[in-house]
Amino acid sequence: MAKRAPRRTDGLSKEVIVQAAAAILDDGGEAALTFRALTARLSTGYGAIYHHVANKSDLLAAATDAVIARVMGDAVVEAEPREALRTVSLGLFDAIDAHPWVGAQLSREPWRPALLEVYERIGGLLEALEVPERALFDAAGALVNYVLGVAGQNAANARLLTDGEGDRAAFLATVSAQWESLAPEKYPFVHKAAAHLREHDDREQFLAGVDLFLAGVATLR
Amino acid sequence: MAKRAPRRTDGLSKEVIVQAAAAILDDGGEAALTFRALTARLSTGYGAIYHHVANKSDLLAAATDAVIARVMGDAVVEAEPREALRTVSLGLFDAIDAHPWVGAQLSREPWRPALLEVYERIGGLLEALEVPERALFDAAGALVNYVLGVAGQNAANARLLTDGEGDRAAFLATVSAQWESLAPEKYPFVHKAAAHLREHDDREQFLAGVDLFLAGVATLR
DNA sequence: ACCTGAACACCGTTCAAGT
DNA sequence: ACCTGAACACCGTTCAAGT
Repeated sequence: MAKRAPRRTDGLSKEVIVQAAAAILDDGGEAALTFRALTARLSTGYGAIYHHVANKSDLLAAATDAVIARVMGDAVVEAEPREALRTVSLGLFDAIDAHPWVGAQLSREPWRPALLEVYERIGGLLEALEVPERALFDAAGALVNYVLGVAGQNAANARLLTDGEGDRAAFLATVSAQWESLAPEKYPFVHKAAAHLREHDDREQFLAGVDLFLAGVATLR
Repeated sequence: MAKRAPRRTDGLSKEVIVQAAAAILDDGGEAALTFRALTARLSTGYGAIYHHVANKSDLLAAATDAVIARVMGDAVVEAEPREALRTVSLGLFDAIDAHPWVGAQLSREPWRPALLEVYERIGGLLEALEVPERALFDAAGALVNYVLGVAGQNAANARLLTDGEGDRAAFLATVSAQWESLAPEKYPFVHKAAAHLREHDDREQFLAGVDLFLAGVATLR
C-alpha cells in the first residue's frame, strides 16, 4: 500500500491554481477557500501551491485580477461614449454580482493592476464625453469608486443570501417590514422607502445612479 | 500562589467589551482583534466575553454601529440641504478614514441598523432638495452607496499604509511612477492621470464626487 | 447570573525530505 | 525544479467547573 497519494502527472501552474481557487470561491464563498480544500481539489500538497503562489492574499488578488481582466476583455466597444459607460459599468456590476468575493477583494485592495484597465476605459470614455480637463480625474475617480462601491455592497448582500439559507424576496421583505415598523415621525424617509425596497431592482437602481452621475458630469461642459 | 488571575471587581458589559474591541481595532487593525487580545485587555476569560456577545461578527458589527451612531449624532443640522449633505458625507468619510475597519465592516454588512440613520438623514435632505418622488429612492441609494463605497476604498488605502511601513507620499509616488511608465499609446488616460494622482487630496476628490452627484440630482427637478 | 481557562477543531504557513 | 505532508503557531468557540 502506497503511503503517499499518487503524484500529479500534469504540471501545476499559477494559472491552474488560480482557476481552482476561483471555482472554490464561486461554489462556497470566501470561507470555503482554504489551502486544505485547494490541495484536495488539485490532488497536491501545500508546498506545491506555495511554490507558485506567495500566500493566500496573492492567490485572492490573482483570482480577482483574472475576473476583472475577463470582464474588460469582453466589454464591447460602443460608438456612443455615454452608452459605453453604462455598458462597462453594468459589466463590472454583473461580474461582481456573479462572483461576490471579487467585490470584497476589490474593496480590500483598490490599487490592483486589474483596475488600471477599468480606469483607462472609464477615463477615456469620460474624455470622449468632453469632460473638461480640470474635472476629468475627479470624475473618473468618483465614477470608478461608485461602480466598485455599489457593486461591492451588492455583492455583500448576495453573499448574505448564499451563505444563509433565505432567498432574496424573503430577505427584502424582512428588512422592508423592519423599516416599515419604524415610527414615521422619527424616520419619515426610511418609512416611505420601505415599500420601494421590496420592489426595487438592484441592477436598475445601480444604473440610475450611473445616470445621475453622468447627468452631473454633463453640467460641467 | 494563586492559580487563577484575579477576578474583575467591576462587572463586564457589552458596551465595555465593544469599546475595548474598538480600541484594539484602532491600534492594530483588524488582524489585531482576537479573543485572546481582548481577554488580556479586559483581564477576563473567553466565556465572560461570549456571555455578552454572540461571536466575533456580532462584536465587529456592534463596534461599527457605535462609530456610525456617534458620527450621526455629532453631525450638525444645517439650514441649507446641499451644504448639510456635504457635511454629513464628509463626516462619514472622516470617521471611516479614522477607523478603517468600519469601512471594511460596512461593505461586509450593509444592512446594519446604524445605516438607518444614514439613509434617513441623506434621504430627508434630498427630499428637502425637492428631488421628485420617483427618483428619490434611487438617488438616496446611489448617494449612500457612493459615500460608503469611496470611504471604504479610502479606508483600504489607509489600512495598506498603516499595516505596512510606508508613508502616503511614498506610496502615491510609487503608484504614480508605475502609471507613468505605461505606454501612452495603450494607456493614454492613466498615463496622464499619474501626475494628478501624486498631488490629489482624497477628501477633496471625495467631495468633488458628491458635488457631481448633487449636480446630477439637480437636473431632475 | 456571571465568570474562568483548558480543550477542540479548525486555520495559514514552513520545511525537511522525497523525485 | 517541483512536489509531499507532518508539524508549528496561531485562530474562534465551547463547556465543565468555579463564585
